[in-house]
Amino acid sequence: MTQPVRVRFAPSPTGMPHVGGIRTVMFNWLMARHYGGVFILRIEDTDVARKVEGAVEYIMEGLRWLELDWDEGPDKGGNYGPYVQSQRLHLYQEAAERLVEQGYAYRCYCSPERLEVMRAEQVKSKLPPGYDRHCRAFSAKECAEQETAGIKPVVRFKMPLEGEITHNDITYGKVTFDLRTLDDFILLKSDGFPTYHLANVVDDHAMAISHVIRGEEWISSVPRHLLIYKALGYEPPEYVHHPLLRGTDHAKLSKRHGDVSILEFRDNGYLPETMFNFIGLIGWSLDDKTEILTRQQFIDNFSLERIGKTGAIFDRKKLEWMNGVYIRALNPEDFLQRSLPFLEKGLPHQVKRPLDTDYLRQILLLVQERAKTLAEVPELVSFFFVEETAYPVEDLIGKGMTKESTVEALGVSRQRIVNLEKFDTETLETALRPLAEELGLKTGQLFGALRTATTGRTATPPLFQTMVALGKERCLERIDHALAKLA
RNA sequence: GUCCCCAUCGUCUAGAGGCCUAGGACGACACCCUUUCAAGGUGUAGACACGGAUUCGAAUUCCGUUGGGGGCACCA
Repeated sequence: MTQPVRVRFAPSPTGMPHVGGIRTVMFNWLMARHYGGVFILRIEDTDVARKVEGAVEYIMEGLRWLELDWDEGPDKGGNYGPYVQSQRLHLYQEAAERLVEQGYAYRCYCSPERLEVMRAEQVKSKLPPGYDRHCRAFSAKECAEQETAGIKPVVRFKMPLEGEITHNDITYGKVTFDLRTLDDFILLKSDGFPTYHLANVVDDHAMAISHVIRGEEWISSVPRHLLIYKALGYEPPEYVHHPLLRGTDHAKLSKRHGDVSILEFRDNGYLPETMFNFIGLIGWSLDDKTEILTRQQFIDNFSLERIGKTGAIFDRKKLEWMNGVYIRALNPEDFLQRSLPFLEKGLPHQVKRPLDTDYLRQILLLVQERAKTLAEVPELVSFFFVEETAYPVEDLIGKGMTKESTVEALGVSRQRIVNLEKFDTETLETALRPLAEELGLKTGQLFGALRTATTGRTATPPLFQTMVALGKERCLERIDHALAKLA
């Protein structure tokens, strides 16, 4: 690497930060951190119509959540600012002006209506769509006429009529384009705002970007960008494209694929370390077996050359598994702290707030290894807080059991429990395990009935630990309730 | 339609001519552990899209076919 690494993420503030974009960020961020370079956040708000209020904040929030920190950006400043394109309009206008003067670009007065008609005809006669260069050869006089008619022109790039251009991509290798297939695209819109193509080139040069790492959807724009660089007399950066993230239908991942915003994953109880690990492993791998990597391992081992070239589907099942891995690895206190917001929100309203963290500390131990997301923690523990009496009676009567044998089992168990001096797992164990044999039941049958009676559920953490956490009184009450239910 | 890209188990991937009777992970299934659910353990099924060519030898190179994706806006 001869020049300092300076990379950027340049989103347009048109919505929520989604996982595809985050993956682009990760490649850029990792590149910067691996080489000790600079990671820049730049806002490309050149489309006034599509701009969404608050989008910049959401993007930043997503990046901060994943600890993908930037060294220069709108909120941070830096020596190459401002980092918001709408604040740099004069730069693009000057560049466009220069290109027109030097004959690399021209003003176009075609109306949107004319362009639409033109396109419709091209489609009808099965011609490749593209601007027909109507205004390309206008004389100064013709231009002046249009101007006096009050028409606001756009500036178009004067595409060479023939020749080819080759781009050497780090992930895709040599890609060659025939210039005859490219049209005179717009550099500057009639409202004075630049298009992506112009703004992107002007800023990447001005901000001394060394590597442009972006999605594959941009690869066919490379010749345009290269040509602008050439016309402007600038040296282009290294372009690196990565394959797209897809939905299960194999199409480019987008909003219609459901929860796709990184903030939604956060709200659905995924850990940031899971998302970092998981997204980092789509289209990039360390070796043939490592699945769980720390942030530092990603940084240490990152290399552009290991970016694959095939599109990848976002596999939610594997994500869920990985989140479980990270949840289990949390120390109990951390698990408590991270679960708390979900519990505050997800536990029934009748549960007293603020929540009793000491009690939580005790019961969370029982569910930590059972949770795949933090969002399911409230459901996992709710029976510790509310009496769940609505369960079906059949749940009390286990395999090979009858109503009578269940009533007996529960009745005798109740007796034994009442007489218990202490109420801990060992005591319960010694009191209840032998009881199964006495009653001629399998332990599973006895414990199953007790489980449903005390929790209202058929799947819970280990019975005795659960009962201890519930406390003797509540266990007895619930057994009584079950008995009443059976009567 | 046209240009560009891609092509290994259902999914994420390892593989850069012999190490491949193709490895790992998720998922699926079975069994073990076990009071249920998890977790854990063991195992099973499961892929080089197809056709040519190059080579002593091809998942790996080349060509074609097919399939998929992306671009072709006064959107990024």
